[in-house]
Amino acid sequence: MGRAPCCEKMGLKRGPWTPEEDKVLVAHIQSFGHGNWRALPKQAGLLRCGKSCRLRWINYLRPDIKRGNFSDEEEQSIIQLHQLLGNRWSAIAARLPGRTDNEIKNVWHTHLKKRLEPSEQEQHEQAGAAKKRKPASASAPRKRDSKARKTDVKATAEPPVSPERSLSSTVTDSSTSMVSAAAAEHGGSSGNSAGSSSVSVKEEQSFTSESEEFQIDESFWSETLSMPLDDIMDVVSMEPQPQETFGGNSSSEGDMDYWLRVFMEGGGGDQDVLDLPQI
DNA sequence: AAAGTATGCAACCGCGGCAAC
DNA sequence: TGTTGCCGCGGTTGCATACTT
Repeated sequence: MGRAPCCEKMGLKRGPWTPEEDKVLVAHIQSFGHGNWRALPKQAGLLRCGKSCRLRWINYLRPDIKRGNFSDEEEQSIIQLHQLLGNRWSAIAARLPGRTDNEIKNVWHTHLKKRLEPSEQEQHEQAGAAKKRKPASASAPRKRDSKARKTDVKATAEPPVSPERSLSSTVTDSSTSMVSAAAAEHGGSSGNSAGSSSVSVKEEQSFTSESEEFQIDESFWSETLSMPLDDIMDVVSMEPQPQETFGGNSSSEGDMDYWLRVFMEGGGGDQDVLDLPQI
């Protein structure tokens, strides 16, 4: 509801961007910023929809984009972050300066995913997954033509529930309470302060019963962005031990301890999730 | 050398979230 | 309180190139 049409396609150009278009877009954004993506193409004189402009800028034209191959460190970070965050490419990208979610997504699907052991994927598959965004169509392609594409070949090699999706959900089920606590500890300084505050409220409300303890609010992930990478890595690599991981010095230390305890006692140390493969 | 296949990347599509009205 | 409009995200697709037969 209330969603604007993807873009009024009438008269708008699609497909690859030309250098001229790039130039125009960059010049316009450098001059006027991109306060309103929808209005930007018109203002800049581009026959593109706002979405396309935004995508082009974010994924390609932004001055702080780091091009080129991913370093081993970056790849390992992606793998670890993916273990923790699942297919939250934007969240992962936020931890890798100069890298875009689209790029990371591509790298994952073309390189990193293949490194996972098949057995590992099976574990993740068995973990079962409830898709968050579109539960009813979690594993079903939204659209797909009948012709056998190469991606179809890839897809058939994968379980009906993709490993990362399962993994994502598993992580969500078992470890998010811990991460959430950590994220909350960091004050939710993701820049989306309104979202952060609402998250904490939501979480307090949603955890009113034992059965709901692990129903982490979707918006939690936005807070994860505010979490230093080191902390995330701590969480990822954490063995069931020291609670000082959260280094409590805030007023919510008690809550931290509580959620950590809940996590630990609830089998949250589920090694399926937190024991990362040695890369 | 040509045809077929696989791979990688850029871009598109459609949805959910959220603020403004 | 419901509706509208925009932004951002994740999944998917299209296409160029590399590789294999």
